[in-house]
Amino acid sequence: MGEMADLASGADEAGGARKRNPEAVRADILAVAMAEFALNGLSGARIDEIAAKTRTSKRMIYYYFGDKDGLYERVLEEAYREVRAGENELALDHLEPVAALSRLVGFTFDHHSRNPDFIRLVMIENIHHGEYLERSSAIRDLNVTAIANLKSIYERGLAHGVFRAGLDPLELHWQISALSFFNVSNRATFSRLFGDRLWSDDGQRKLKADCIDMVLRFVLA
Amino acid sequence: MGEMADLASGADEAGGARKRNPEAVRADILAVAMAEFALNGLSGARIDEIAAKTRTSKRMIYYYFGDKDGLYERVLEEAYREVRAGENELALDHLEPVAALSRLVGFTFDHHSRNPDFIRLVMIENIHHGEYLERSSAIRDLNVTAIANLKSIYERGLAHGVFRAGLDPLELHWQISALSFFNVSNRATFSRLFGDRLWSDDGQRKLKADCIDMVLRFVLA
Amino acid sequence: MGEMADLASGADEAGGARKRNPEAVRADILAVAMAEFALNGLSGARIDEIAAKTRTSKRMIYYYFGDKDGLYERVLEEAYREVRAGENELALDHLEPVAALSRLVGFTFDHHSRNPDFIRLVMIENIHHGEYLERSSAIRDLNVTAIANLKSIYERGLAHGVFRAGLDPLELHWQISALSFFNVSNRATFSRLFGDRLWSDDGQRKLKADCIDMVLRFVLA
Amino acid sequence: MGEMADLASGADEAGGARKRNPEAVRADILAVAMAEFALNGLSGARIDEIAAKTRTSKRMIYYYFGDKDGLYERVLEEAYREVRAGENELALDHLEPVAALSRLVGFTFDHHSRNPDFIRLVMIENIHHGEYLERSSAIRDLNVTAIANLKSIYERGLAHGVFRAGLDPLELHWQISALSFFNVSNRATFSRLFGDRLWSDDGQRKLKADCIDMVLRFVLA
DNA sequence: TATGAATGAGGCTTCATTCAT
DNA sequence: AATGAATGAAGCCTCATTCAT
Repeated sequence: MGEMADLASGADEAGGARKRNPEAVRADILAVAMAEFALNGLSGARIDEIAAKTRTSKRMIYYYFGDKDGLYERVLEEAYREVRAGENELALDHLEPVAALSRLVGFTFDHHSRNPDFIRLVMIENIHHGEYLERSSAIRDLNVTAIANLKSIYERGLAHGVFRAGLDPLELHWQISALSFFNVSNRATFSRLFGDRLWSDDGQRKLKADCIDMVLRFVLA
Repeated sequence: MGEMADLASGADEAGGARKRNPEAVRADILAVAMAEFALNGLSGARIDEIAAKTRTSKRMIYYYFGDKDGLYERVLEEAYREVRAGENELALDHLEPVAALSRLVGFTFDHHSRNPDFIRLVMIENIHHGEYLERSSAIRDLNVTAIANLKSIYERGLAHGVFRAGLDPLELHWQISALSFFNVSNRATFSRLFGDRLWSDDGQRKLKADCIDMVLRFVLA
Repeated sequence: MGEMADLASGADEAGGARKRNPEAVRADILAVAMAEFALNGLSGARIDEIAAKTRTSKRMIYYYFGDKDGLYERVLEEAYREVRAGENELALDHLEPVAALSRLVGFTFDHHSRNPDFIRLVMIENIHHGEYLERSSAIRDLNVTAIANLKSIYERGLAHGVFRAGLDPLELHWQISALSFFNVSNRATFSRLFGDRLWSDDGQRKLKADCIDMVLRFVLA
Repeated sequence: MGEMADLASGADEAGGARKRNPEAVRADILAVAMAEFALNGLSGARIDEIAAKTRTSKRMIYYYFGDKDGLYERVLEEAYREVRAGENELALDHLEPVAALSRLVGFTFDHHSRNPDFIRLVMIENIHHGEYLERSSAIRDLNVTAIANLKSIYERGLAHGVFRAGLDPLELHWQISALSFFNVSNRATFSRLFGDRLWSDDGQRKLKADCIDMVLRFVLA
């Protein structure tokens, strides 16, 4: 979020005289492409459409990103980078384990909710069997810390005697992710089938509170 | 699953001399199209490819389904029909509430796991903002019973004093779905980022058991 | 007009029990096809559409008319037959020449105006360089009398000394036709370019009166 | 006629090495498409056929004109532009009213006769109920002057006392157009039904002279 | 006489990509 | 570093017509 937005606004500062600013051009293309891919999927997105919404031309997309797949790969990378950067703002070390876990779950729920385009890109990537993610070593490096935070909390909770033993931080991450992800990814079908009551302001507050509750009941000693 | 597979095999029985069997032709097209849409998405799937894998011609696809969107809509409908039919085989009424809920969660987890194409179609449909599902009144009718089962279990559990009060069957369905769905939908990205340990036989057994555990701890009085 | 309408209503009388009535089926198809060809042109009309608006099936069209071109040819024939039959109702022999000519022009103007589908079919036929008309010997036979009437009037007028000599009845027919035909055939473009004032009730009355006037001024001694 | 032909011949000058000349490419496509649409109608014309007769490829048709309808619309526009441009070469202001009107009628008769493709396009457009003409504001602007010329002649004739009062220039335009248009539009059917005597050189000379005569007799005081 | 199912050929259009400047 | 013009391959869909019963 941070990085790219900054670059884009950097381009804005350049204004009409914006020329010879490769990084701004790249960032502009990436931002537009991210929105288009998130909205329409990989095969659904159109290079022409992306180019039209850009401040530059279609040729530049090929100049900077090679081809459509290359652009998608960089978009995916950038999306993970932005979202993981957002997570790093969370400072949990000074909280006691129960509070830290509660806050982590609540934050994850909200963070996913605030980044629907990222969620959609991950859905799209799963539709494609994760093959583009596989190619990008950059993305894997970004995610190792996600588990580390959770592991640290869990171990502190164990040491304090407040969490029960034998749990797997990776599985905990899976569970928290499942609940937070599904809330965004499946909203369209779920609400069309069963009504959108769960996505009212009250509904989401309740859902988040119960996610935290669910994880805590599962973890507490 | 049952209905269409039967029709398709009915076509098989006719063998090479199969002609003038509209239902078999429709079912054949639907089965092939379901696999192709699940694999490649709506815009990614190719009518030519679907036709080639069919016992009939491309022209017949248009004869029976109008256009690509119409075919996709019927595929989605059929996918829901098959999956919901499978769920109806579950007989939970004779079980006491805790056992019934355990079994429902475990079954849901397994059922999603056994039907990855259905999961992928739902993901694809969410990418399309649920617009095709919206058009199909048939699908909505299929899903009303899903909540009813869960509600019945919960109310019996309340009456028995084993479940705590104040919970929402719809939200319970959401939670069970979230865990079971994510297990299939996000396997590609999750396992590529954090390893595929959770999808070993042991991993899945543990995951399922913990899903049941998680829901029970959340519901029990 | 008469013939076919009669047959069609004959079919109506048969009602639900209508079966084994070849002439009614043919007439039904012809009537529907005439409307469709007049509306959409030869290549624009759709066999499927015609069949759908018919009381019978697509197969019958091929059974009775061979192919699309054959159907069109018979439609054209039928259209001429109906229109020429309408003209024969005019009895001009008992009128003195000036009155007869006035009445003939006025009738032609009105008759074209009442039969826009016929006009459109003739336009379509001209687009096709008259090749289908060329094939139909039936149509040519229908039109020989048209000139004969006019010739008779002109000769009586000459004998009475009220018409000037040296005029050509064929050319007179051409002039009367041009004014009456254009009034229907080019209404769409003319009124879009210059307004539709001439096609108001008053406008048409004035136009018709002036057509009569124009022809008379040209013919009178 | 002038404008487009010039551009097309401009392309010819470039010869085989002709590349990167957008206007020539557009003009080439337009000229070919005009002939094809005039010959076969809107639904009868084939994009493949048009492309084949062009110096460029089918893809370029879509690049410049969007789709078949868009191409047809621009062809119609160009046809009106060329024909109206031809009319503007007529200088009638220095002639006395009777001579001016005679010359206008004669010119219109000849001009229509020289531009059969334009006539056919107008016929086709009328078959389509003028809907494409309706969309093109450019065409309407071209036609406003057509009436103005005639009105000016009529008013001068009135002032000179040579024309009778109470006539409508718009209706005069309608009458002149009807006779001149029908001569081209209905030649195929008329000559097949009644012989082609009127379209011999002598026949056309007579017809034109009588059209002028007819209009004059109608207008003269 | 009548019908629903089936079809091959060909139509229009879109797409990612590259070329020439 | 940048652009408008150009393109081949492939996509979706429609049409008149015929088949099997």
